[in-house]
Amino acid sequence: MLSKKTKYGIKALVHLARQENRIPVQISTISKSENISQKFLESILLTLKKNGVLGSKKGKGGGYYLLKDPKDIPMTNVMRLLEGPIAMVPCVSLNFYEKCDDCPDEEVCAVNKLMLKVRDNTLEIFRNTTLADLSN
Amino acid sequence: MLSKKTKYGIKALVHLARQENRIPVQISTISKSENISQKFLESILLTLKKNGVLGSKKGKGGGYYLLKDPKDIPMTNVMRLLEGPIAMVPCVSLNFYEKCDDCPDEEVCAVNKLMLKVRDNTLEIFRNTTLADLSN
DNA sequence: TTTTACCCTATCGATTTACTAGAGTAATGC
DNA sequence: GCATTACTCTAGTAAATCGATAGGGTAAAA
Repeated sequence: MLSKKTKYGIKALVHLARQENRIPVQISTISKSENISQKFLESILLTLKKNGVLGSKKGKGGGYYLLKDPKDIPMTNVMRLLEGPIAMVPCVSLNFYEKCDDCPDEEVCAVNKLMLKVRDNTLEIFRNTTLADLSN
Repeated sequence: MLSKKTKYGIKALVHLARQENRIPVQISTISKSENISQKFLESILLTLKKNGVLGSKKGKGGGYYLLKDPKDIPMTNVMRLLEGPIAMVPCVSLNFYEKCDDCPDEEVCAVNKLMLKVRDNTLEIFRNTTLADLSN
């Protein structure tokens, strides 16, 4: 299940991508427009900023804005930041790999085999979908 | 993240599918061989039985066995029983559809658009993968 | 009639999730 | 300067879920 954190994060990013210009958008504006708890959204935008997706401007007329062109922001990037691993099990994860402690041999593990296929496919989608694709 | 329930369930099913004949296999046997808590496994096999995937035989020489040929058991079936919805958000789920209460219009929702693609792809994999495919 | 092994209910600690509270700090415009 | 605005950060918390455990009940086979 997709977490609300990721869901809200994507919605906020799309909101910013749909903005005509690069003028900073206040948290409260996004919060109201997308029906997201302001404080919760605050923490989400903060992690997006810390990881180089967003920039922010303080003071009057401040807010958050995209640092890159929406077409240069693949969803793999966003998903990994907000949701974490794309794989459904750590033993098939590229960026968050972990060995299963109960599994003697990954080579013959059916779960591994199945989830590897799913990960490859999902990854492909996230790689080939940018923020721009979602903003039309 | 895939739940242990599903993970264990798949492993148990594969164990049964790899069995030469259709002789019932005891829970304790599967439990030891696959490193799964016996009591936990018990509840998993029970739901698989209740939903027509497994049969059971009581008393001495009893145990669980597959009711169908492994090649006739698609993973969609197994996944929905154990893991629940295949979609990452309820608003793109086929069997567990639910409207998002915060989303005014699914047609323009970026999350919906993205997760629909993921679901279609994942579903395709689960549909085209049977227990037999995982048991080789 | 005893043993085996499935069947069922209840509980529980740990973790995660979604969110809230509240104080602090930097920048902007007047 | 200085008040205002709006981002920054730390904690905490209610609720839900997960993974597992405990323990007794019951059906069927030998």
